[in-house]
Amino acid sequence: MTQSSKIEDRAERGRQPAAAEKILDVARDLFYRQGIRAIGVEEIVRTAGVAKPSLYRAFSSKDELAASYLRRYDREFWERFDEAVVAHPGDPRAQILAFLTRVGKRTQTPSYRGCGMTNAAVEYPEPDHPARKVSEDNKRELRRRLRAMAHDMNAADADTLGDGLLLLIEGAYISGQLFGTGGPAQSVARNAELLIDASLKR
Amino acid sequence: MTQSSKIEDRAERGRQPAAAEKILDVARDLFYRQGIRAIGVEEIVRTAGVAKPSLYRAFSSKDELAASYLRRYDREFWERFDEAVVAHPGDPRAQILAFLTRVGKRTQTPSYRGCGMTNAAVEYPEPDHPARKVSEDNKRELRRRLRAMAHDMNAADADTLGDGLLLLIEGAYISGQLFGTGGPAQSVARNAELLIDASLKR
DNA sequence: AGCTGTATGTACCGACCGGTAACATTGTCA
DNA sequence: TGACAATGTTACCGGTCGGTACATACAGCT
Repeated sequence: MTQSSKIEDRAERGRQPAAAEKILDVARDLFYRQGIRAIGVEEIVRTAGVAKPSLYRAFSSKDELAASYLRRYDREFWERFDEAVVAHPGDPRAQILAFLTRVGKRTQTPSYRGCGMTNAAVEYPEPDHPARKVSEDNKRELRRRLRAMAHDMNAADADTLGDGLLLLIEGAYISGQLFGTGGPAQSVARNAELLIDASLKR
Repeated sequence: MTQSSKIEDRAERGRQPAAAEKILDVARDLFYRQGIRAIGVEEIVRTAGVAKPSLYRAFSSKDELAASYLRRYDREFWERFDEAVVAHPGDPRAQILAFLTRVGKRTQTPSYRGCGMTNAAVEYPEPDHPARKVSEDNKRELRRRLRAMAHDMNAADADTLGDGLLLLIEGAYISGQLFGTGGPAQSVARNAELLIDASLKR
C-alpha cells in the first residue's frame, strides 16, 4: 500500500474524527449500491450530515475516498473468506464450497449488487486509478489463494482449477446483480463442486 | 423492443444520415473502451467531427445513444455466437466450446475490455435505465439458449449446467479486463469442457 | 478566565455536464 | 432553379461536478 488516507493513518494509532467515520460509512453504502461514478461528493456529505471540507480533510480526493472504501471492503472480504477457511481446517474443498454457498445465498437477496471490487474495476479501466489498484490487488491475491487451494486438493491441473473457480465466483458476482433472485448465481456452489470433482486426480 | 432511436427507424427503410452513423461508430468505441458514464457527449461529437445538435437530432438523449450502442452490440454478439453454432451443426457441446475458445482468445488481447452488456449493467444498476434493459434482455436470452443447449447435450441437470456455463462466461468477461493477458479467462474453454463432461448423464 | 489547537461549517470557485434555440450553410434531386 | 432535408455554427441554459478559502465552534490546558 503506497498511499493511504488520513483517516486510515489515524485509525492505526486510535481515535479519528467523527465526521470522517460517518463519511466512510455513507460512501461505502452509496458507492456499493449505486456505483462510484454515479455518486457525487455533495450527496455523500449531505447524507452523512457533515460539511464538504470534512471530507477533504480526511480524504485527499474523491478517488482516494473510493480507494479507502475498497480497502475497507478488502478487509471485510477476507474476513468472510477466512471464516469459511477456519470452519473446515485442512479441507480446501469444503472451504471453497462453504464460501461459495454463502456467496450463492447472498446473490439471491434483493439488495445484492455484486462485488464492490469487481464493480470498481469495471467503472475505472485506467490502470493507475487508485480505486482500480486496490481492486486488482484484491483479485490477484484471490487468484493466488484459489490456485494454492486447488493445489492442496491434489487437482490434476491446479492452476486451471483455481482459475476455473475464480471464473465461477466472478460470474456469480455479475449474474447476481444482473438477474436478481432466481438467477444463475444460485447454482455457483453446485457447479464448483462438479468442476472440482472433475479436476481431481483419479 | 419498446423504444428505438431515430437512426434505427431509418435503418429499417434504408438510408440514414451520415452524421448519426459516425456518432454511433465513435460512441461504440469510446463507450466500450472507457465506459458510458466516463464519456461525455461533447467528447463524442468532437471525436466524430460533427456538431452537437446532430447527435440530438438522431438520438433523444445520451441514455438512448447508450441503448443504441448496446442494441448494435447485441446484434454483433449474436452474429459471433451463431458463427460458432453453425460451425458445428447438431453438436451443442462443440458449439459452446468453439464460442468459448474464441472468447478466451479475445480476453488475451491488450485492448480487451470485457462485455459491453455486462459493463453497462454494472454502470447502471437502476432497473428502468434504457441501457440496462437492453443488457438484461441480452443476458436473459443468452441464459435461455445455454440452458437449451445443455438440455440438448443430455445433461443430468441441464439448467444447472447451462447456468454454470453462463457463470464461466461472465467470469471470463470480467477476469479478462481485470487481469489482462495471462489471466484466468484464458482457461475458460478448458474449464467449460471439464464442467460439461462432469454434467453428462452416464 | 484566557489561550491554543483541532474539528466543523458557510459560502464560494471555475469547469464541465447533458441538452437546446436560432439560424446559416451545404448538397441533392427534380 | 427551386425546394427540401441534412448538417454546421454559435451561443446559451440550469445544474452539478470536484475542490477550497475562510470563518467559527469547542475542546483541554494553564
